[in-house]
Amino acid sequence: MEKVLVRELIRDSGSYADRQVEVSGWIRSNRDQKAFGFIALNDGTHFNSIQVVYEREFLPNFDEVARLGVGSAITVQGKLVLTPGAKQPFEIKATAVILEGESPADYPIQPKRHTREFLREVAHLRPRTNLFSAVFRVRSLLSFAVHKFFQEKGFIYLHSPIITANDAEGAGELFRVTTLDPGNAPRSENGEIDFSEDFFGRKTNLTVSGQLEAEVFALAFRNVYTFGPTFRAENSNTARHAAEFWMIEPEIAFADLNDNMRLAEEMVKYLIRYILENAAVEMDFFNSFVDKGLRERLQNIVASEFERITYTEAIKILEGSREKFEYPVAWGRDLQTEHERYLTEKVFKKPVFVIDYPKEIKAFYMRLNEDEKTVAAMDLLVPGVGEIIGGSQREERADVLEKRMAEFNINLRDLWWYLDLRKYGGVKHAGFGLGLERAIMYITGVSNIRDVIPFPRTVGSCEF
RNA sequence: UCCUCAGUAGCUCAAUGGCAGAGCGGCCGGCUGUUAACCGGUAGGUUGCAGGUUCGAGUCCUGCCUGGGGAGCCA
Repeated sequence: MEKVLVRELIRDSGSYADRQVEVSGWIRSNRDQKAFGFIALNDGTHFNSIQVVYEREFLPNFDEVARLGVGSAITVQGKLVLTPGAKQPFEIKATAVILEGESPADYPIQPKRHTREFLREVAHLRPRTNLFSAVFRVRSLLSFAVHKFFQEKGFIYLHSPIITANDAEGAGELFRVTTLDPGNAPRSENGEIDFSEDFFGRKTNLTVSGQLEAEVFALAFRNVYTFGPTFRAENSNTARHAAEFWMIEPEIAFADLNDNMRLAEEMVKYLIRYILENAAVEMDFFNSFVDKGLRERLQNIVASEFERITYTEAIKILEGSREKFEYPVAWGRDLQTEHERYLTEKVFKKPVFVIDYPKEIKAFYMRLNEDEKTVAAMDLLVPGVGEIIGGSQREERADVLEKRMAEFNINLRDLWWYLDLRKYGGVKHAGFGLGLERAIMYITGVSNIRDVIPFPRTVGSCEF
């Protein structure tokens, strides 16, 4: 008998019609009557489950099968029958049902609505629910689409290091990496822990960004991207932050901020289009049960020209609006979430690049503009979420960069290799960072980052 | 870290300071085509933890724990 995946049956049910097949999977629901019953079977290869019909007349173990609970694993042999007019397009009339692994009555996932909070507590079982089946399918597809986009453009994929000694970027609190015994660490004369005795002979931490290393590769391969895990030890408990998350960081050489924005806009549209086309069933689910306006909003983004305004223009718009903001608007202050959302949702009603921020509120590596007050930074704001991408043209002039590092109290010696990039064949270059989880949240409408990461790591929580 | 809300059966939730309840799920039974099936019956509780007020606390007070939402910071 032919072993088949549910995905193949759903995509090509016509050619399987009236044939004997064998499928294996987990029971989503089981309803029995006196002489027959129905099982919704999901084998993980497709978002949808298929219906298995079993009849007392043909199954010697009918009573045993009728008692099988949700979550049980079974193998079904039987004939695929098309059922036009019924709720499901086809079903399998079972001639044999073999129990692979039982699931007792205390199985926590029931065929009913559970809260997200409860499902997080059973993160090892939640992939078997509709919502998380859809989320993690999209996460997988989106990851592939990221590679597809950049590889088609000839970008080199760089594995930036996960353990690093960089702590100069100021992107957030660091996770220390050490093999020293915390209770008995070697100490120097002044009583501080002596990291020269540590595994790497110096202080090291988990990376907060692969950007600096990406710049190294951009100045060798021209166009590169990183795509990997990053870590922030911030004590922030929100629906949008995790201690471990994935970032996509392209870096392009012989390119300025405009090239950077063009790349970001093209990438965002590509990723959304890819998911709309390749995860249509999952997107139907999100559009129906998670966020009713989702598909329309995404389609609008794909079709729209992203707006581009300067920070200074943004401040003028905000100052001229009659909206009451909780936080004051003034040139030199960073834009708050409420300001960003007002700009993208109320004023422009589409994605907006805000560029040329005051140098004081942005990172040291961003290129100083001619006015010497602003830097060539860009944030992409989108309706519904706010900031989704942050990037900049990098400072390629060694003297300006050194001056900026001094202003930020960054030790030149720690980043000697970063400065070398400006000394030897330095060219203008730019890049940006996109949080994978933020992108998944935006595309699926799922509003908590803990629900788009398989096993989320947040403050005080590292189960599984 | 700050503000705020919540914690009662396996799950989702009720219960005016006065007998601890329902739906779903489980179990038992019924039903000849179900779709989160339906109908009948049944079991299931240290009300997050520790104190306090009261004749009496799920309910009021204090502290702690856990979780949600918001803010800051950011991706």
